[in-house]
Amino acid sequence: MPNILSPDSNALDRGFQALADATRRGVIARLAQGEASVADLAAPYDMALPSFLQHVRVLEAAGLISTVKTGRVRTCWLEAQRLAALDQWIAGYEAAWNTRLDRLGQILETKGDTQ
Amino acid sequence: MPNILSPDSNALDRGFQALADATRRGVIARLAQGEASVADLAAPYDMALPSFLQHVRVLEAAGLISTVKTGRVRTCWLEAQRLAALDQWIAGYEAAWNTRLDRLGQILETKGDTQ
DNA sequence: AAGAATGTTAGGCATATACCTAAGTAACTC
DNA sequence: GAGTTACTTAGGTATATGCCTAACATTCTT
Repeated sequence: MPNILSPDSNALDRGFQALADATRRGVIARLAQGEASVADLAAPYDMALPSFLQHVRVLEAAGLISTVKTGRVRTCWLEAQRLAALDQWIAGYEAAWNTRLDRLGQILETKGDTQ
Repeated sequence: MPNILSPDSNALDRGFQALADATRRGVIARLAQGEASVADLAAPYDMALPSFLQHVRVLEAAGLISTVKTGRVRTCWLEAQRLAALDQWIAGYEAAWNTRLDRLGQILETKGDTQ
């Protein structure tokens, strides 16, 4: 039973997939500074707007950003908790591995003492 | 000039792309427990071995794992530092966003004081 | 040496991704 | 109300991804 704290496999798929593109990472970097319109976000990129919009949609489908359209402008902002969920997935295995290395370190140290 | 500590864009592309698949995340989870052969890693999956091997190669190309073939067995292990690099990319923007929120919180608080 | 175990290569198929241009639609601005 | 702005939809192309089967190579076991 997946919930907001432990994303299901599809959420991780979409989240990491969304981060696997420089344009989309750029958007995230920009939104970390504060909300922005689609046009603002698109400005730095030499890309047709429909192509850019697709990136915005991928980010939104992944839950990494949210958007609202007001008048003719669509405003976008970061959903940091989803970013945090991805972060935590990675950190969990990093931690497991480091714990293993620590334990290995201890074993080697102990053996060293007895030599 | 990209280096091992600050992965270039392609490294991030490949890294996050590699994590965007449940099978590959499963491999990472398994390798966090310790090294394993390709056959060991493949065992839980209902997938033809060549298909599975491709996942192993994607992980290796992303630098998330390393492998060595000894006799007829290819042994795989986790490269935690690459995992850490991805972790840190995310954590950086999460932090930027949270700092912003903190500042916003302070502003709201300050305004509250003067009301 | 024969057979089993462990990959690996080659080739093919279906779907997804990343881009494009052209042609809308809706909301401001004058 | 005519033009401009800010998206949006539709449709198309090229490449990448994830899977498969069949066949091959190498190494270990007996």
